[in-house]
Amino acid sequence: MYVGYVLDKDSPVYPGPARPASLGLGPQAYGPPAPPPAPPQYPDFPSYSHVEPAPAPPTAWGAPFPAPKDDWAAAYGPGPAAPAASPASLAFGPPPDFSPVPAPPGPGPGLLAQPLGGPGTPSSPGAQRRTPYEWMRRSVAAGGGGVSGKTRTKDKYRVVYTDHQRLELEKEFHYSRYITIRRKSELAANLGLTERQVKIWFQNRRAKERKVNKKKQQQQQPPQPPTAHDITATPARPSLGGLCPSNTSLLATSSPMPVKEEFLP
DNA sequence: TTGTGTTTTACGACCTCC
DNA sequence: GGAGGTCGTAAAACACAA
Repeated sequence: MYVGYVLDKDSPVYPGPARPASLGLGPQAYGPPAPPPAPPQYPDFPSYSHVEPAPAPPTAWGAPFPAPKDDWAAAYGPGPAAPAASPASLAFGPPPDFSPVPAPPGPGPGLLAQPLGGPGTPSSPGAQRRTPYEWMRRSVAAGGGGVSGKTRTKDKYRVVYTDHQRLELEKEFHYSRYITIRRKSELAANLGLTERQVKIWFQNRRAKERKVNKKKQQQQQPPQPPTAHDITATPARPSLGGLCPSNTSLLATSSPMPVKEEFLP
């Protein structure tokens, strides 16, 4: 929500291509190539400050995140082992299948040139609203008894992603509406989420975007009976191999975001 | 505070593609 | 058959007005 709030704002939070060719999601790398002590790049997102936070706990992403849901059955308790994200994997170099987007003039390192965001530093409005790790406590507590996490079919309904997780997901989404398997794995590992969670997040995010676009369309046009054009806005079969026709419509509408070549028609 | 509306996770049903 | 897509929906989390 809050990340979306930032990204949905008219002001180009991510000027130019949302993502340089070199893929890295480090907050610092996002936006124009800014000299080191740059002003906050998220003016509307105060606590997602550019300023690097206090030293992170050594467990990087491990501790603050709930157990990957795939593991919930067993894990709610100690929480996940830190995602197997070696520094190397965190480096997040551009995957081989990841180059089509023309790099904006100049951005330096990839967006994830460094381990995802001051690990364990929930820098976001959420962090303002409550203590940085409160979301975690709440999530755990929500399990009633606070011992084991639960899924909807069990006891726990849902977790609330940290603002940083959402921000990184949003970045990825702005780069491409459809995430590749490879990127999904990387993102999941680096955000302490499961691939399933990442996949579902993208599904929900696309749904949200469709909803927003629909709303916009309705506002722009006087009430009219739905046309075939409206329907085509949603791809019947945007399979990974099918290269997402919706990307073209998205591009045609309002999205300034570059779309991977592999997704273009 | 509380009531209400919106947003965010998560799932199931169903479909298509490989 | 499995994976991933949309669509619809549930319910927690949240924002905000009264």
